[in-house]
Amino acid sequence: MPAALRSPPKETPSTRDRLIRAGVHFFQTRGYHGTGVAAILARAKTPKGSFYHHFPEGKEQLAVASVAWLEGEVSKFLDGLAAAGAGSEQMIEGIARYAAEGIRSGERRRGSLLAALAQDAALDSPPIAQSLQQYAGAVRRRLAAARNRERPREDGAAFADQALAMVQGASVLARVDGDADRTIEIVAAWLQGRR
Amino acid sequence: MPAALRSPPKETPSTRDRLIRAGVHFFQTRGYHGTGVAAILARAKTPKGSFYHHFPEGKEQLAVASVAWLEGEVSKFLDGLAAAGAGSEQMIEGIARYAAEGIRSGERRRGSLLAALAQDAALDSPPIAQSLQQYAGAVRRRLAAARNRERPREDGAAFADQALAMVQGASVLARVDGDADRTIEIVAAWLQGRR
DNA sequence: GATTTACTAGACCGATCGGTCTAATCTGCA
DNA sequence: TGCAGATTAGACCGATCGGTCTAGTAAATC
Repeated sequence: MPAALRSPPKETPSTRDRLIRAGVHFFQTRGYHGTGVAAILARAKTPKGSFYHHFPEGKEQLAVASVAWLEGEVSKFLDGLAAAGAGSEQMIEGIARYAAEGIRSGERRRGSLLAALAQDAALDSPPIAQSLQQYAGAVRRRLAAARNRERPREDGAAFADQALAMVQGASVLARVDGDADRTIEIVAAWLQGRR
Repeated sequence: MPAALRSPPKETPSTRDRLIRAGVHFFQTRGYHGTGVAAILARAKTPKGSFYHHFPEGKEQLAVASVAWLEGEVSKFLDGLAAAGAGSEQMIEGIARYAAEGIRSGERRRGSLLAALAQDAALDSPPIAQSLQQYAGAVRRRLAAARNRERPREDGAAFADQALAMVQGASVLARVDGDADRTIEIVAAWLQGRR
């Protein structure tokens, strides 16, 4: 009997988690095809056997898990903000900061996982495409809900679309310019212009 | 004496051009690392020897040339619009349509070349990074100039940044949703909201 | 303490990667 | 026509790709 069924959702914390974090890092930084399994293993300090034990379907499965993991993180983050009474604009600023994070941490510059995988993996891999849709949907829903709460007469969904697009686009431009702070600047200017 | 120097900028039209167009297509569609040289050759109907004759530095050089080529196309397009008296908003709509083009042409869905290469090549390749900066700069300059002409009291550069970010982000979301028209919709809604 | 199952470990594999190289062919000029 | 350089053609190369497989270790259950 497989352990996953026998014991409750204990979900081994260590190895699998390290692999996912390494996956998120590299997929954000160099895209799907630009990331080799070897690099992931090196960063996660894990031999190949463990990787294919936890992700029998290989790299594609890790990508899906990485998106799902990030979706969970961002969702928790947004829900926390909402619970603290933050408005839709603060949520967007939060996301922009989240997207720009890490530039001063000594890590190499990362980009948006959504943008990266949408560009170079979604077309070939239905599972990845679906996980991206779900991720985008989760963020959009939360933004739209917050917006509708504030301004019931406006179209919260359209606002969420624009906001998400703005963050993605700003993060692309930030990468082009090699300056992660531009993500925040551009998004802030956009919010400013709406008032 | 090399032909490129002997004859005036004759610039062999056929093979080199086919390679660049194939490069643009694939880099837009599957990113840099997702695109194999073999696929480019097949699409351009060109053997390897010709490819490495025209691009001795290989795939990276082709990517740079592809960005430069697209920069030229988009610049001509925008200059044409400007000459015809189009305003900054029409220019953006034009770019959005340009970015969304091709979905009904039977071709597989493309994304933004800028976003794709920024995500999965710019970090490893300074030449590509530089060509992307130049491309983004060329578009930004034209948008900002047009905007400044219309509304001298506003910050045309900030407008251009937002516009470019919006188009890039909208094209990413369009890819996630598998619906190229969303690019146009989101950008249009953004313009609408500014009025 | 024995057995069973989860997990780690890494040698190994064929396929494909980007790139090189030599030879053939085409093309324009004398 | 003959020659020189531009271009085409594709066999070939080592490196790396993602993935498989067998063996060994750790840990939970009886």
